[in-house]
Amino acid sequence: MSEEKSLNFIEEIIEEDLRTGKHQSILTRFPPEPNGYLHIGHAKSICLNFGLALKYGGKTNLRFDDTNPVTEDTEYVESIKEDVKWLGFNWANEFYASDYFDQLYSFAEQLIEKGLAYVDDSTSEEIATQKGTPTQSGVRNQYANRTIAENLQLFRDMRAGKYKDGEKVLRVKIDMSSPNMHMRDPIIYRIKHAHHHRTGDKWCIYPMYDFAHGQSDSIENITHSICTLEFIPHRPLYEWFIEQLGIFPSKQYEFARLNLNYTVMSKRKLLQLVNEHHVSGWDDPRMPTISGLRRRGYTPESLRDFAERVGIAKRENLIEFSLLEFCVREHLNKIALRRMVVFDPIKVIITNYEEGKTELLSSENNPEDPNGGVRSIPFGREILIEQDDFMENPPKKYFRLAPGQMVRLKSAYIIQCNEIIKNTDGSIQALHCTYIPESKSGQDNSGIHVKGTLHWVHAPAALQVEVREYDRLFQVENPSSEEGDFKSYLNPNSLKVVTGYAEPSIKEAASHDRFQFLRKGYYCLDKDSSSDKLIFNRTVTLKDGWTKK
RNA sequence: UGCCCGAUAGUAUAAUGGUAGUACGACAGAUUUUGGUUCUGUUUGUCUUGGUUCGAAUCCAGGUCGGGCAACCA
Repeated sequence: MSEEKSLNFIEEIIEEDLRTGKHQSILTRFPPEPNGYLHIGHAKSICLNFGLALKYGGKTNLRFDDTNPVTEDTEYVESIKEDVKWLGFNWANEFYASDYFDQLYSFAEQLIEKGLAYVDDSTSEEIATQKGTPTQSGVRNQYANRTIAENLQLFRDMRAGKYKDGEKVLRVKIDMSSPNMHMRDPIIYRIKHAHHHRTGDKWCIYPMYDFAHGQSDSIENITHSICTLEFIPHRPLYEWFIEQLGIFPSKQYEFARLNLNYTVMSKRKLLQLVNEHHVSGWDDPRMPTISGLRRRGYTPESLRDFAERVGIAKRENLIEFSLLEFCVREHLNKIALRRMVVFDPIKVIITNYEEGKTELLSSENNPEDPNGGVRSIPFGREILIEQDDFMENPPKKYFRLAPGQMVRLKSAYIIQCNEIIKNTDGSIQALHCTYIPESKSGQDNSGIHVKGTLHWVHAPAALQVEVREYDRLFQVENPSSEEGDFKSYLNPNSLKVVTGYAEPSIKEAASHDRFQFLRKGYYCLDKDSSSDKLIFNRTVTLKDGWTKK
């Protein structure tokens, strides 16, 4: 029967909560800050949050955590929505933390009235100093002694715009000697005379993350609020606010964020790569952003599969890029249209093939897909093959073309190499071959068996296309853990632009198509293409069991 | 030298006191009109020292190592 798939620790918690009746159904949320594009680490979180809801019959909200107007922008809101949709998920509600600003403000007044919050006039430096260090407790300053009435008035004045940025903050009174730095009277409101992408100029004070996130979860009745490990020390604060305010007890659970080798996974670093033009933009196909991977040719299915395979746990991890490549190859192998493209051509003249004659041969679009149909390919006397596929002095077990050796041309004939025509400088100008007429693909009665099959294109019909070949963005496994500037570890050869000579059917390529260029890799049309110049991105190479040897 | 989190093959992730398993990678072979795919096989692991127990990856204690925490960021 079906072998039980083991649960991750969050699924265990949810099943327990459902079993005990703590919750009738679950509600999760994906809470990005709209200050950058989503990356594959977010994809893991999206798949987790939406996947859990799907699995247990619950729902997921998309909530923009937009409490810092100076870094946030609607451009990011739009890209985030597009990415989540593209990944294949539908949110129950589109919310914004800024939807709750009135409510959060009133929560703050409630805390003041309970004597749990006070307005502090100190500078940020003073506050930092007074906070102490992890090994030394902090001290509370004189502002903590203000009366409730005074605090209320001051806070209202802050809201009314009577003070400049940084002049005052609202803090909550907890414990200046807590071993948890986040509990040492954290700031919950600060003054920022800044235009907000949604609330405009309505506010000049904005809540801090800790005062917005948990309450937003609570307002929405989020049952399981899932975030990454670095928020563990925030959890006591998260619970403290909910407790003091007496609101719905959402619970926070933390898992380890995704790290991928040979790249970086922080919005700050990715933004730097974009701003300093090390890449062409957030959707540069070398970027680990969802938009970059999309442009590169990754499919939503492959990303979801990847998220599933990396698993959910609490230990730090650095996932191998090869796993992502495995996932995309596995999907693309099933759906990609096979086409033949020669990258580094050498001319082959089939001396016993009638001059001027062309015939149309048929080839399957995808041998993995019986319903994939066929296409026709012109064949004639002059064809192009890959230089790699010929060797004048081949080593043992070289199955390709060599003097006297025979190979199959995919979906065409078996040919034999008879003569090498060289230029005066010794380079090869062309290969003279003969074909075996009885060996035509599909009706071969030549009785000849060859080990090698080559891709090729009919020289007069070949269509030149631009192909962008990508390699890892960084030269080291974990750029963030290296000495110095992470950008000094960028791979200078992460993009190589080459010309391909493609079979004519490539003209019909559409942007949603996925191709396998036979024996090369998987490719997709880039958005920079025009009708007279097709540009392809290499998503990933085919696994190569030969050149490695 | 405060507090918190963590440690299982190269990389991830299971085993919830009872045979350490799976995937990716690597290696080898079979099949193949893609040196792809598919199939088969091989390889490699419980951080350490004690303790509890008939029995410990699992529970307890000490240690080691890794990560996090002192933004008016999220």
